[in-house]
Amino acid sequence: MLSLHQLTCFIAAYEHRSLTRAAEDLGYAQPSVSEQIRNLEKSLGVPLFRRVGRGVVPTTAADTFRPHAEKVLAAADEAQRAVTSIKSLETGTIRFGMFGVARLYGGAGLVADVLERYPGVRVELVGRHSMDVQENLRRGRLEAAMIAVAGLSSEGMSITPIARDELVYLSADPERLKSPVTPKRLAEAKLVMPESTYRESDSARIVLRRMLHEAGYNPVTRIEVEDVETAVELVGMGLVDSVTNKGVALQLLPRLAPGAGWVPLRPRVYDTMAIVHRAGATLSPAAKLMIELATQRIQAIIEPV
Amino acid sequence: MLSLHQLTCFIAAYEHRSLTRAAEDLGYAQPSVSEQIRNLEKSLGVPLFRRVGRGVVPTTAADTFRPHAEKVLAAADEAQRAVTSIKSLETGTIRFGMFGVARLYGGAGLVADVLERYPGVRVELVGRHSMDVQENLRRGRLEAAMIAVAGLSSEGMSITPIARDELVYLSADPERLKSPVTPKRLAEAKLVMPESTYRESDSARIVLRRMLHEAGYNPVTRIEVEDVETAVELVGMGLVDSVTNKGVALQLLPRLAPGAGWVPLRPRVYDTMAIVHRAGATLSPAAKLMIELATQRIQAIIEPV
DNA sequence: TCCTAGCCCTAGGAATCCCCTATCAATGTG
DNA sequence: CACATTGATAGGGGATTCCTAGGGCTAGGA
Repeated sequence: MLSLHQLTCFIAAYEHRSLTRAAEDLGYAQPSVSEQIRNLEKSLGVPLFRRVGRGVVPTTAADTFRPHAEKVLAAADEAQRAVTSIKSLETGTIRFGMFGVARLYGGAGLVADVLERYPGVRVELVGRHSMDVQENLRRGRLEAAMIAVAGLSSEGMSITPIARDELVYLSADPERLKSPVTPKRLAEAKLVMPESTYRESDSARIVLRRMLHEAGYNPVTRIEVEDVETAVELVGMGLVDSVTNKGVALQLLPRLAPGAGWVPLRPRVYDTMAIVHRAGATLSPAAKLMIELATQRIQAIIEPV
Repeated sequence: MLSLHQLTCFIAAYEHRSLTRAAEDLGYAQPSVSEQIRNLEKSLGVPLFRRVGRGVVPTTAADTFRPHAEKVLAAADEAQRAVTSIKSLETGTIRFGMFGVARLYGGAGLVADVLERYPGVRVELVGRHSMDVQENLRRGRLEAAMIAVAGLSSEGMSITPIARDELVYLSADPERLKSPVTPKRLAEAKLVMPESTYRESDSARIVLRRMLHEAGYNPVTRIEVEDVETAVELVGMGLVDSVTNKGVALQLLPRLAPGAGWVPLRPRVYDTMAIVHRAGATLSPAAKLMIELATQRIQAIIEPV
């Protein structure tokens, strides 16, 4: 069986034209190098050196083998270097889970932060939705993530809340923005809600549903759309109202629905953002970095907890 | 310490996303692969897989490591392939020792023979003179050679005579070619002799000197030149006579000294060509091939045994 | 909610490998 | 011809590698 160690010994012996000096060079005893060379010759089926009185002389087989051996060792060296550099975040890929609208909370800025500190890395922000991310976490495809945690099954997971995002009522009708929206009004409103794919497990919807239930109402949604942007645009057209995270409202209303505004709910309702990873896992430096930066970003935009 | 075996296990585990299946694939028990991966992770200082319930999931470190690992394995494979191909003479260098004037005995044809049968190989015919070659043999830089063996110290060497080349007298004077040349005439002749650098150890000169000594004469050489060609040209000019191998005479006289001819000596004197290599050495396929082909060539031109 | 199957880990023992020291044989040198 | 140098060999200690057996955890289904 070919081994890197044999190649190292071979190269040293080839260069020194002496097993004794090769052994000195490598810090071994001479018989050890001798044995490695012998094993190498056996595994290749070709003699590599002619043992000749004083020293050894490479055969033509050794001549042709040498550049290949050096290439193998160089590649091995490079492989190690590549990995140890990833350890210090000089290169490699940082993969971090985030819910979909996190981009509105500075996802791009987060990537910029990472690239500023570690220009060599690749960054992947994974996940279209918190549920999506949660699934990836559970399967181990993601090491850590920042997601909205309402409705999240916490078993086996370490959940660290870092911020809370208030849910607010969006409308293009100034009349409906004069006072906080009660459950009664909410239940009667024509609403557009985003994240239609995840309607049952969407974190914002869960807390909203909970709030309505406590007041004795059932949520009724007129329109389901996939994108928050689409929902906000619809609000801007005055066709429907919506409920969404305050952070989202602040970001999108001016751009997509200039005439519309928002008002709190009564009682106020909050969605919780948290750092989540498998319980008991030791986090990689990359994950720790992302957690730190994402936390900073989020807490700068929405209300810390 | 990094090892190829670890890399093999890593690649299998990475591809199967399972240590168990990797082990099956490689024909090992699962704990063995597990251990290899663990050692690899330890030696790299980075976890490569997250052990997650069902199966394993590569970390980003593993993602970056994988292409490098594959490169190392590919290079190792290529190295082995290169050597096994030289074993079967598909490639590599064949180095063979020959005395200088062997080119007149079909050195070029010999190379052509080799290339015809093994188009991929490099061929080196080494040696300006038999003594030169003998030295290279002794130092182990040559594995085998075909040389003229008079004066060759045989200790530690295996010598297999394959042909004998008669020494003949060369002259441009027809008078001197009428009868075989006796030692007396030889001692009185004005002679040009080639191989001036090796004058003491040249095989032809040694047998000639021996023959003269037995008849009670001492050899006297008027002119020393390096090349046989030069010597023959001088003969062609009628300035001096010479003694050389019959094979050489047959080759060169028509071309370089059209008016000159040759005549045997009396008694006849022979130089011996032999295959020489270190005693007890096992010859490589390349060396065996060269011995076979060179023997055929020589025996087709000069007298076998 | 519990059970089962799948998968990885640990434990412990046998075989092998690796490296050492000590010594021998061969070779080149003064 | 004695001496020094070099590679090969022998033998032993320690590490590595492989195996089997068994335990724990997870995923998925009854």
